[in-house]
Amino acid sequence: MQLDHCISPSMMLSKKFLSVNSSYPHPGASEHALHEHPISTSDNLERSSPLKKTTRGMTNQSDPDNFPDSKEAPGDGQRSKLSPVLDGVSEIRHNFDGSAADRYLLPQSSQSQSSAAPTTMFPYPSQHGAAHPAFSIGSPSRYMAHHPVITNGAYNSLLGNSSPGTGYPGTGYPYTQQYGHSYQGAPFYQFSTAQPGLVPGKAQVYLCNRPLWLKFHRHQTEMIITKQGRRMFPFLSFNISGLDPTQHYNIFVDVILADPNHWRFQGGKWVPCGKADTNVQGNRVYMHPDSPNTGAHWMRQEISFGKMKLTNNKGASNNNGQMVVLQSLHKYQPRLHVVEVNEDGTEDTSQPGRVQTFTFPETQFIAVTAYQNTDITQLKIDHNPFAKGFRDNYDTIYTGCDLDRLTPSPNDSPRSQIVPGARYSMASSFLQDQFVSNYAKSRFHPPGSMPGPGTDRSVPHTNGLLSPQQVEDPGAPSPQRWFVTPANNRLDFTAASAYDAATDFAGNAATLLSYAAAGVKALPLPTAGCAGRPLGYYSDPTGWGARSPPQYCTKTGSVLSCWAPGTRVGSSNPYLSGTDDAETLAADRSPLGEDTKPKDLSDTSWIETPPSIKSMDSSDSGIYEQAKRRRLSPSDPAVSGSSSPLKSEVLPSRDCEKNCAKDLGYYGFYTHT
DNA sequence: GGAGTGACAGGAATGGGCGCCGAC
DNA sequence: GTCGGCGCCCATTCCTGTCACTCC
Repeated sequence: MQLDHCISPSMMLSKKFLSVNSSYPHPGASEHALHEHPISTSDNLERSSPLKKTTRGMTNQSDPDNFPDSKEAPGDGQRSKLSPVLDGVSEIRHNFDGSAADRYLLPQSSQSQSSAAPTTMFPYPSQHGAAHPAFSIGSPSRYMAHHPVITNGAYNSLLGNSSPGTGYPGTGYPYTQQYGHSYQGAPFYQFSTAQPGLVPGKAQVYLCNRPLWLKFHRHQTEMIITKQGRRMFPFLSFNISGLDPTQHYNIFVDVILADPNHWRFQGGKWVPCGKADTNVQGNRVYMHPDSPNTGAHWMRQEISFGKMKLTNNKGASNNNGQMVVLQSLHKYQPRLHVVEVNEDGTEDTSQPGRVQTFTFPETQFIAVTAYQNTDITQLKIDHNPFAKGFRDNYDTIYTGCDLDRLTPSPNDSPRSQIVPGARYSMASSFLQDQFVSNYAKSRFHPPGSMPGPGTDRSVPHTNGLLSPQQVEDPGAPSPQRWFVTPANNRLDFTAASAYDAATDFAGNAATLLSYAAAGVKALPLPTAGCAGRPLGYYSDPTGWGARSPPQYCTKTGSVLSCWAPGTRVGSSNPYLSGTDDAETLAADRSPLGEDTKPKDLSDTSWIETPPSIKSMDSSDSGIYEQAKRRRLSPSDPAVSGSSSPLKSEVLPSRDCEKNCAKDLGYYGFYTHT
């Protein structure tokens, strides 16, 4: 979805056009919306994952992967790049439903605001909104008040409202969500379209590792905050389009309170417990280290915030630009801001609509000093490469018993319930998923059909990330085989919405890609960037300026249909076909035409390959490594079991390709073809 | 009792030092 | 013989979750 309208600050301030319902997603409504969509409630992993796990309160499971970022952390100096002139500047605040919009295009007729909105909808359009009070603050935190939403300000007047139905005070918490499910939907659209005089926005933003975020979001994402600062995981990573390639922009993230509550983890769930402390001092803004930079720069690669750190040290903001000061047990909502600036980095307030804000509901999280939900802990361990040391032994732990176990068995030893690692006996499989989505095979292949234990498992996941040359010649050495290549990223939108089956893989791919961009500074290719839209980049060597057209989606009832100009509208869409059979999906998607075949990216004009690109091999080098730490009791069948079903779930190269295609297919949803 | 803190161990990335090899 | 490229080794640094302890 695109930015629909632009509202003058005065108008936004005076009209409080954000209705209660619009700015305050009704929990029930959002819940419904989420459940209505296969993504949120019918995750294949949760339904069929063989993983066993016990938690204090939840028993969901998930799986993809991610990796850290590479951008240099911004220093205070970078912050200083921002001129303190945004106050009063017309801003475009783009609200959007990240959960839905990225999956289907709401028919114009179905949206009250659609009458004024462009029909073109992108996964993550910018939000239309009033100026944030944050933007009236001087550098480095002039963009953000300590509690922008709660504190008084123009923004609050727009977003704030008292909604009896929401249960939240009228201070305005537009991002309030029920953890684990629910997204704001209509409110944002209404917000952006109901106002006359709004002008179309410019930018579209994609949350690159959204599947991973969703996985965490289902359990209510928790982010550790420490005195010295802790990186986010998943970290924020975006792809942006629609910017003026020659114009300069500052891009930064701020973190605001998502609701007015203080939260506590009780009985296995997060429950509100008192009021949030709104009087917290400290930096809430993280300026992307590349800021300011041209639109071309921002659009050509993934914009990662992997080095952003969260801390509860209120003094950290004074000397560390990487730090975002938060309070434990408070729920926060990160937001992405795109601010048009002059070439020298100063902002020009003479023109309206130079600030765009993007919010992704699934990135909401609760700050904690220690993980509360073991599901979150396990997800972190499973997906964060830095936590590799906490992953369990894939080969020895996994057992057939666990394979079919979706929920903790009464026979689970207390130990296994206490020790997170014991709950996920297939941690290593996640590692595989991280790179090749092997998990798909484990779920869709009958045990008997799986390759034998002796199969070389390295082939599949390697292939899944082969460079173009390697795709042709797997034997060819490549220090960059880590990268997801155009071939892998090629997308068939007709199957792109196979979220239920693909979300895991997509998450892996997205994570992988995100890490590529994060861990490898200036990842050379969009391939390595957000998997959300690689195809368009690759297919067109002319660069961002000739980006492929966006994908369009429509939703009829519960059926999602996505396509891109020039591509087939598919019957292979799992939603359309009503199947989540991975094989079918893969088969449907496998005959990707030459038109989607990647070209040699080395020629693309937008590619800037830094010499320091590191191989990501290291990331997958431990896929099958033996865990050194065990958390299973000796009596655990997982330990005694000699044969692991998963162990033999080796993906042949062919299968891998299918799965990869599947992953990519999902991401294709975000991409332009 | 719950939240916060710091030490700890494990994995991985990074960079410097060193040796080997081939070209000039 | 010199130089540059390359690969390997190792120390350092960073990041992670865990755990014991302290604080309120």
